[in-house]
Amino acid sequence: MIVRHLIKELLEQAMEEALNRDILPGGTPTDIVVEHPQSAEHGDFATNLPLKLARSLGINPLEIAQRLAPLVRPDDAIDKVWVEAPGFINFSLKPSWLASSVESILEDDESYGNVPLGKGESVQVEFVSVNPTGPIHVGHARGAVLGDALANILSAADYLVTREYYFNDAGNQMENFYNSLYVRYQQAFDRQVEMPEGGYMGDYMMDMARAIAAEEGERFLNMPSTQAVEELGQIGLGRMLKGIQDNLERLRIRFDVWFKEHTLYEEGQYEKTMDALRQGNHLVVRDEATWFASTALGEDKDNVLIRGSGVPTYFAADVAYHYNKFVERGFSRVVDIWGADHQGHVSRMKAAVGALGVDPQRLTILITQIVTLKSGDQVLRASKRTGDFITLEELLDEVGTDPCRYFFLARSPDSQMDFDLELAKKESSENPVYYIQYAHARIASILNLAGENRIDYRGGDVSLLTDPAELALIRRMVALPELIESMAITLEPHHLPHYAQELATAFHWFYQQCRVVSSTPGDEAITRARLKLVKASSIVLGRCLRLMGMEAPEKM
RNA sequence: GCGCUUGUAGCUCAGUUGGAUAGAGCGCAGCCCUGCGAAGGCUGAGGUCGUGGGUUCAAGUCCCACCAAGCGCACCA
Repeated sequence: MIVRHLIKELLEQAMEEALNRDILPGGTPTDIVVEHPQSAEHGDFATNLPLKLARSLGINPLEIAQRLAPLVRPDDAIDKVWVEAPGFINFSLKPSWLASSVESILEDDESYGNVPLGKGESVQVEFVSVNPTGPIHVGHARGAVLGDALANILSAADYLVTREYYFNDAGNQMENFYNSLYVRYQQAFDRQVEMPEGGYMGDYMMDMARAIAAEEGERFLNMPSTQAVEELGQIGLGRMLKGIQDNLERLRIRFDVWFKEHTLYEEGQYEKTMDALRQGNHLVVRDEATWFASTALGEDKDNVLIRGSGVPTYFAADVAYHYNKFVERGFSRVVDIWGADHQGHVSRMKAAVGALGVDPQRLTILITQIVTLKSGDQVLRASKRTGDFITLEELLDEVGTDPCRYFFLARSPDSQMDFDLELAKKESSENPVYYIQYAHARIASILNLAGENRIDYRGGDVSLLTDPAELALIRRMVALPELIESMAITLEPHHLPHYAQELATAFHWFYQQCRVVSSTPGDEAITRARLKLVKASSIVLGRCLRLMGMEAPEKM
């Protein structure tokens, strides 16, 4: 059980008793908030309940606290309950309970930290979803890392998670891509043809065209251009997707579903969606186009779903896609992760989902803010069109997967971030990534030593763990389930890297203070107890690293 | 012009539902290994939390205005 919940329960019971025994008058019920005090002298947990009640009860908060505190019933986990001005009730954890939690961690092993929050509810996390018209760049990587970590956390919180990548294989930009590729292909055979207006000018297009030319020969030169564009396009699309998959694989990200826009039309989902909107009176025809009447739903303006030409817009496809997510596939919740350039689409997408009869609360759209790439003082602009960008691949070559994941993950997606390549490279030898992994390697090395010395610590007595450094380490470890729960609720994985760092600090401090494998006669018992603690640390730290998608090295 | 996001230490950033002395890493000044990995530990300096109002017993956190930065505001995706 999460200790915070336990304390909340104890307080609820105390309140009830206070009411029943007329120790406190009845008042307006307030939510009981249990928090972690900043300072250790205020205990492990604290509540401001008396301060909140003071007004409605008309009693001095300190007085309320003093009446309430004695009613908190004793518990194995709780050491002391005391009152402090101006009206806090503080709780400290019992050292013996902390020590015994080491056994629970060992017992839970890999599953330590899991919380029964989602109860098997199905959640789809859709992320990256870059159109396969160009390579993945740094900005996409941020959303990729966020989505993946979020999916890991939701799984740990007992949700049934599907990771999904959506890509538009229909539409203008793909046509443009196909045409650009055809031109580059012809140019590879020294034909004098011009790139189309607004074509994809990046070097990768030339590289790909040359590679296809080398593999497939000149057969596309000798067929009608529409056929050549079509066939060449499919080859190009396949190659782009492969490249994206390879890149993501290097970032250690795998998707359960690669969803193609195309299938929405083939399987009638698009038609069904439009019918549903029509039946709900959400469609209007104006200037030959069909609009989503979102103004009626409180939006700033209406949006075109079907152009005058009869061709559906990107928005129409996206609405159909969300119809597919909620209605066809029945996900109970959906999390979309979009880049900052899509932020203006959030409210209309939610409006559209609502118009389809789905509670918009079931859709969460997370926006990752822009990543500005810098090299020293120089700002590097990212633009797929001109081909002037830093790709994910280049980033991984420069800084490696783990630092890349850590840097993106440690920052709240709401704040735009500077990613200085120079700095990231320079810090590679001396940054939090290595600090945390170093702790893990240290742990492994201690456990190895114990193995070499043939120390069997299974019978170790954890009640011997009483040193402040030992208890501080355990305090950090028992906080993991609560953290996972809160991250799963707020959908904010960026707390995890910070927790991992605190945990590593606690371990390093313990290591400094307490000799684990001791050859001094008489130390056998404490050695065994501490080895249990070390093993538990390995479980918790390893869990954190895996949730972040980082390696948990035995050696460095 | 309207909307979304951001503004916290020299730099990069944390700061859950308002709480009791505002935190971390890097950088800077020092100290600690003839025993498990010094890629480590400890101590110190460094802050008008963009500005000004307001709500509250209590505001970095909530509300309003302003300033600054980024991103949106297409029958593009």
